[in-house]
Amino acid sequence: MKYEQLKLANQLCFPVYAASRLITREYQPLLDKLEITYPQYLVLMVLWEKDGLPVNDIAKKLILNTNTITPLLKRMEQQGLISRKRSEKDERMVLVQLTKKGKRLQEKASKIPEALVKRLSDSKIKINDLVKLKESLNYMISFLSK
Amino acid sequence: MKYEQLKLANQLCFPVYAASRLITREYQPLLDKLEITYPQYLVLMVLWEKDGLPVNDIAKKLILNTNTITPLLKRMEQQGLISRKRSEKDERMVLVQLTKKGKRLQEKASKIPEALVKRLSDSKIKINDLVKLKESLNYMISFLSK
DNA sequence: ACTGAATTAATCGCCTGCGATTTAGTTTAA
DNA sequence: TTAAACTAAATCGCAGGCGATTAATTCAGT
Repeated sequence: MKYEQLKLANQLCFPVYAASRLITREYQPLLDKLEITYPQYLVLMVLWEKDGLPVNDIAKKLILNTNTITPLLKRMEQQGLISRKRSEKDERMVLVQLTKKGKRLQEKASKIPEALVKRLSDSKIKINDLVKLKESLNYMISFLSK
Repeated sequence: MKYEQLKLANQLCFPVYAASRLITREYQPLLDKLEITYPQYLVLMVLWEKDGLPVNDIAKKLILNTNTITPLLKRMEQQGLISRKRSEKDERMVLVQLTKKGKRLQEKASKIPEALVKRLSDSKIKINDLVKLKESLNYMISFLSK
């Protein structure tokens, strides 16, 4: 194994870790207006796409464990964004539904990605590089999440 | 979908967030043997490179706030990995030093990047793509961390 | 029909991660 | 020289994130 490749692991893993936190920081002021956090925003995005999903489906889409997602959903329920109820067909499952408030947030949220893209494009990273970045990460994710 | 842009921005942001967590999960079993966590490993890496740094320098290198790093360092002190003492030149600063135990871990840790790279190369992502990924992320980080 | 395996959420305990604030020490400028 | 501005670290409170375990329900094979 070449030394260069060894360095690469650290040079790659830390940037992913740092970039993740920095991106969340960029989202925060925008999400503050909706009084939600980034993980909560992700849950809403999943539900805006397809409402009424069981906890497990949401967890899988976000690659989170139930011990993260359960309290997260409880907080969202507390804020009146979603409702949770046991499935009648299979009582093991808890189905998550958007409330009116949760649905209404979608319109406000629709302006967030635009602001984010504008901010990132100020960085002069080429769109093409962002697309490649995305592809590489998704490839890595599909491998690591098995 | 009515709000198509809600999907688009997250095609990039979510993968970074997910990849970060998946990478940490990959590290975990390796770090467990050293009885440290990923953020603790990062602190050690900084100190192995240059020992005796003030808290702030470590925080800046890792792009973390003092309210994250202070308790993290306290836990590491508790485990006997580092020592903390006030600088005599400037009593505002706390200098962080590796203990013998902290220094000794470096050798064991040296095998970690190798294992990670091996794992990542199993994913058949080309080394060249990883290099590009790294470069894009670093560019983004340098922009966002200003 | 019955039992053991599998599935789904929830719970517990711990470690980040961060906004907001506080405390202590140092610098600066009137 | 001394009060205000600045800097470094710590503190507080809350929201993730996850390993390990538990409780409830369903499934599958006999």
